[in-house]
Amino acid sequence: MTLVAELPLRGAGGEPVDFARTILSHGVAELPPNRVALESRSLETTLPVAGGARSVRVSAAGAMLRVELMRGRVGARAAQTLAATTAHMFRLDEDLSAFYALARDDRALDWCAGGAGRMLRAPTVFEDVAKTICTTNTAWSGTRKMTAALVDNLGVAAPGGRRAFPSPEAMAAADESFYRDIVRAGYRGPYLKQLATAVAEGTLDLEELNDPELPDDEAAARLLALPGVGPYAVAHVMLTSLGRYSRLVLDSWTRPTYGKLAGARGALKDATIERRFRRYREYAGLAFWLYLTRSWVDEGLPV
DNA sequence: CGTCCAGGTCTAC
DNA sequence: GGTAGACCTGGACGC
Repeated sequence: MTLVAELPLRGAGGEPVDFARTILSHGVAELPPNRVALESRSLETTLPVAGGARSVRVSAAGAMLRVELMRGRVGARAAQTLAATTAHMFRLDEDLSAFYALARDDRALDWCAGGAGRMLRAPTVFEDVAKTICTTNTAWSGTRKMTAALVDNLGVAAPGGRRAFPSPEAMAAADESFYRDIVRAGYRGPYLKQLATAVAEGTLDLEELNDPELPDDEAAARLLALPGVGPYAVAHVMLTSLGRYSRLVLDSWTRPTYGKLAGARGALKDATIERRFRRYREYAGLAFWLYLTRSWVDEGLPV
């Protein structure tokens, strides 16, 4: 395994980054082509490079984020691409120190300041939106099957045989029967194909949703206009992919999970839950998510 | 074997 | 603007 890059494991404000908490930051982070290996404390994934793809293992080595090539070779240019893509996925350009300043005053979330809250994102917004559509109105096993089928059948193969997430062009070129019979996406099939087609044709630019100049409300409106994307999916993409943390992800998992953790007797209204996180302002959705997922990573894991 | 529903969304009132 | 019903799929249940 050859070393591709080592990147400082720090946020843009110098704040710490908890590696394990980042690779397990949300469910979509562990969908193909990603593989989370918590026992070896690493994330394996397959990323596109010019003219192909490469599989890499990402791990924490002291204060650095280590990116290693699993198979094959890379030139300097592809190595640079892999390093940049990894840094993007780990959101190393993000400054979470303002959120940590708020969390330190909250006994329920003061633990976050140790480096939690960095949501692992896909190399593209397109990939995160497509995967999020695959989470709607289905069990998690269904989400896994749909995304695995997309990757296995349409993704570019890397040395070693693993595949990257398919390009919009590849997904646009697949016909309806592929989504129906191979992906088993059901009524989501047309949504996925329409999304991919619009991106491939250039009539839709999802990547510009990362533009910090674009207001949250505008990003939300554009997402909501996409086929198969409703209020849940908007909040989910904004939280996990766009670094826009104001909206709470309210769905059939988060609602009851919050109720249990908060010791509520019956079902709580969404507005009630939202009110309880209002003090976090633009970080309300992130605070809510971290409150729910605190138990996802054992706190005693060795560094 | 029928019903329900899972990290919802869309359409039609 | 708010709310029923339909909607693919495939496990988990109850009968």
